[in-house]
Amino acid sequence: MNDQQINLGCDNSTSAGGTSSTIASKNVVKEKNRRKKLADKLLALREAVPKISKLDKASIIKDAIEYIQNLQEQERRLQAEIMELESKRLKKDPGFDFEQRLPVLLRSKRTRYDQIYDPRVARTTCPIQVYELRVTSMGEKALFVSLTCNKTTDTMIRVCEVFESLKLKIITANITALSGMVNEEEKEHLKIKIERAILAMSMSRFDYERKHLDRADLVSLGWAESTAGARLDRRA
Amino acid sequence: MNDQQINLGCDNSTSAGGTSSTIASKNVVKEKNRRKKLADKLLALREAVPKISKLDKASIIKDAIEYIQNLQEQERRLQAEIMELESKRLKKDPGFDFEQRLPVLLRSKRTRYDQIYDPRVARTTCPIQVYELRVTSMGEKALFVSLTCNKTTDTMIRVCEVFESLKLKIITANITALSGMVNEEEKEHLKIKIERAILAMSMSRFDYERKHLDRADLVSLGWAESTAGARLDRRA
DNA sequence: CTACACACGTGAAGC
DNA sequence: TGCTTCACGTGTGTA
Repeated sequence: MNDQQINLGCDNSTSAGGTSSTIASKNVVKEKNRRKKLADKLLALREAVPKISKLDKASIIKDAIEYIQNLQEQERRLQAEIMELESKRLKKDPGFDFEQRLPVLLRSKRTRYDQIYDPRVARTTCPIQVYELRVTSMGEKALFVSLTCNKTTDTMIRVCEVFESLKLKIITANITALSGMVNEEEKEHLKIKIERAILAMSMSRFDYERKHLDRADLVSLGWAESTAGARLDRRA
Repeated sequence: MNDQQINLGCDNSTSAGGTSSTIASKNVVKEKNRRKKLADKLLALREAVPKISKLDKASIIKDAIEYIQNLQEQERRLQAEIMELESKRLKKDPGFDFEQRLPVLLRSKRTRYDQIYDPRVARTTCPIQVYELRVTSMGEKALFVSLTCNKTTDTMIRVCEVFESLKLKIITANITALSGMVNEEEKEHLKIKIERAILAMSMSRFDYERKHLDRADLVSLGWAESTAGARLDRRA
């Protein structure tokens, strides 16, 4: 972090070896270091800007400003283009779009993280409808949060902001987007069947007792059924 | 050598040592203007950068550098995303391409899916300890199964076998492995805080009413905290 | 020689 | 109180 360019060794104390000169010399070297540091910063700024008109001190800052404005403008253009492309994709096949958009959702989550600290990002997003919220403590140092809601824009961001405000680190965040739903008269029946089957599988092989959860690795498995398109299912 | 700036002003009005009255004052005001201009540039730079940590002179440049680097990185990501979106748009087959766009972490999930149908997988595995099992019906055609258990070998396989026996197709399956755990005395407190924060965020922006879940896209978000390794955490 | 840009040492102002 | 940051006037070098 700190680039400590200590300009020691300048034992030029031979001149004016008075009383106040020692104090002044300390201030002198401090100021010199400060100027050096600022000059280095400015040099780094010049290095970060590809287009440099002049090596002038003021020109460096001017070019940096123009470059920043260009980058901001281009960022807006690119995001608009992405929005347009995504909306085009959505219109093509609205039934299957959710799986195609899953990677996009994950990727845009990363990019939009950078925008969090950008105050100019408009928060005029749709409200989030929370259908289910579950917070489970796993052992001593981990929490598992399962949140099911409708997918609007910046849903991940807004949720992550909540966690960030709580000083919690995110280990992994899995997003699953669903569109197809199970049949109405089957769903309650399926719930019971799945619960029974899993528990039977689990309990038939060992005594169902909770052991020390602290050292154990945990697996959280999300799963859903749909007739729309099960592309991960090789039985299709 | 060029001491004209001091000694040239012999034709000065006031004596004042006769050295530097007119010419030196011109230089003084020039230098002052130069400093003013540079300070204004730096002020404009600070205005162009959204995130400002301190109003410090050096901090302005430092923040500008970081901001520029963030913008450059984000520009690269956005362009990559556009490239992918356009290439996907050219392909008219949206069936299987989405797996190529998955992150590596998610793609490895697919390889494990391939192992499901590998009959050579040994069945001499440790028993699965189910810590939590939850089956939720979402709308008409989808179920959401959340299973938390210890991670042994072939856990995914055995769970998927259960679903296979029930003639259910898997849309997506997310695995999250945790090792670090939260502190014992904090976990209950954190549960309440997270629940409150998320609900507050959600309810402050809309009336908390359940609408038609069938057409809505759903997002399931898994999240956990750990001090061991926060790979997705950019604040590290 | 002018013009310009920079670094220097120093005093002042704000925590 | 000391410490930091800043602006000032000035000397020096370069185009």
